[in-house]
Amino acid sequence: MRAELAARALELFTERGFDETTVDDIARAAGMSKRSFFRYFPTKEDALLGELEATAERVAQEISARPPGEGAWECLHTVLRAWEAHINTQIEVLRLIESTPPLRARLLQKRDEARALIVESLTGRGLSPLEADLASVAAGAALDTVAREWLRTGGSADRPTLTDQVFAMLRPAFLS
Amino acid sequence: MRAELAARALELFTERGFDETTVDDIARAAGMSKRSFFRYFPTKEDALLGELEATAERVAQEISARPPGEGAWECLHTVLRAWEAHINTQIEVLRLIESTPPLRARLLQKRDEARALIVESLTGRGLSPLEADLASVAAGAALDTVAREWLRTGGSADRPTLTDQVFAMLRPAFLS
DNA sequence: CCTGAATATGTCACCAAGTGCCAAGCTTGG
DNA sequence: CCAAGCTTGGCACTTGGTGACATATTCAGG
Repeated sequence: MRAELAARALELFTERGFDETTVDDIARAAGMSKRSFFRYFPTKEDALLGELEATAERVAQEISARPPGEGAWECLHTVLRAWEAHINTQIEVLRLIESTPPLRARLLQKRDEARALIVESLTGRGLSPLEADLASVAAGAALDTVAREWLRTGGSADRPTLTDQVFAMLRPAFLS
Repeated sequence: MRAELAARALELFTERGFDETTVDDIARAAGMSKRSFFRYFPTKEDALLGELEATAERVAQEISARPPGEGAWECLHTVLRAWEAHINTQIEVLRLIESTPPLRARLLQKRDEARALIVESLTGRGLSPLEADLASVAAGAALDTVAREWLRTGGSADRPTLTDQVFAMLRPAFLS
């Protein structure tokens, strides 16, 4: 059901635009009522961005589960490299988000909530609040840069390689 | 008028909460109608965050006006250090934003628009799109970290010093 | 096969944010 | 004094989002 709604939403958003699509349109296209839509997604934007918090939790868990001796930046790099493809999905969706302010805003908000989770995991690994904050925000910045650079290349760049490059370029000097 | 509305909005938000305050309340408190409120601010959130795009433009201009030989990171550091106090204002406002998701979301969105402006200034200084993107996103991350750390200390830390520390810690390795 | 509880859905009424439209007021310069 | 122009208020409207209640569907146990 969620998947059905998400699929219809993507269709309608791409062909008609986000603002020109009403929640009722999406719901009806999926064969249900507006009220039921809001039982699957808390906001209209989440029809596209709904899986993010779930992956955020898994990312935070994986970070906590890593060997304690590992450096924080390597840890973030490794875990996020594995999830990058799952966060920055199809180019169509990325383009839509990039060109639609409300979607972009909601994405940033969810990224920020994810960041808060990751901060917890990092402080659990012994970092100070400032360090954890700094590391998490840098990692988020890295992913964002990867997504935009990938968009700039029209989707032709190799994302894992790009991720490695960006993480290397952005590595904070103070992290082990 | 804008200032009057902003002041009333801050009062009402702090004493009653953001969600519990209606735009009509703010407008009436400032002696005008809801319709006129929206002639001064495009959204309810902007009653608190309205000055940001103006300072973003000035920041971008100052970056463009800096000596061309200067390193990009020093440039960002210098300009943003000067504006930091103007971006992260009173602790009351910061706390309110931090504890109110819609305000936080709108702030992130505006920060992102500001980032886009700064990217233009940086590419004008000879950086590649990827580099400019990376530098701007790192600088935004730095300011964000400063604000949160300052909040953590309850407003007692020295912000310029903190800004210097964070910019030093986050300096991307690849920038001159 | 029946029944009763849990869960999913629809309908309706409602609130608040935001916008377009038009009429009325106020301010200017001539 | 008057006319052009900007500011404001009021009104109607759309849409996102929520609460309440009724109905349908599912599914377990007797």
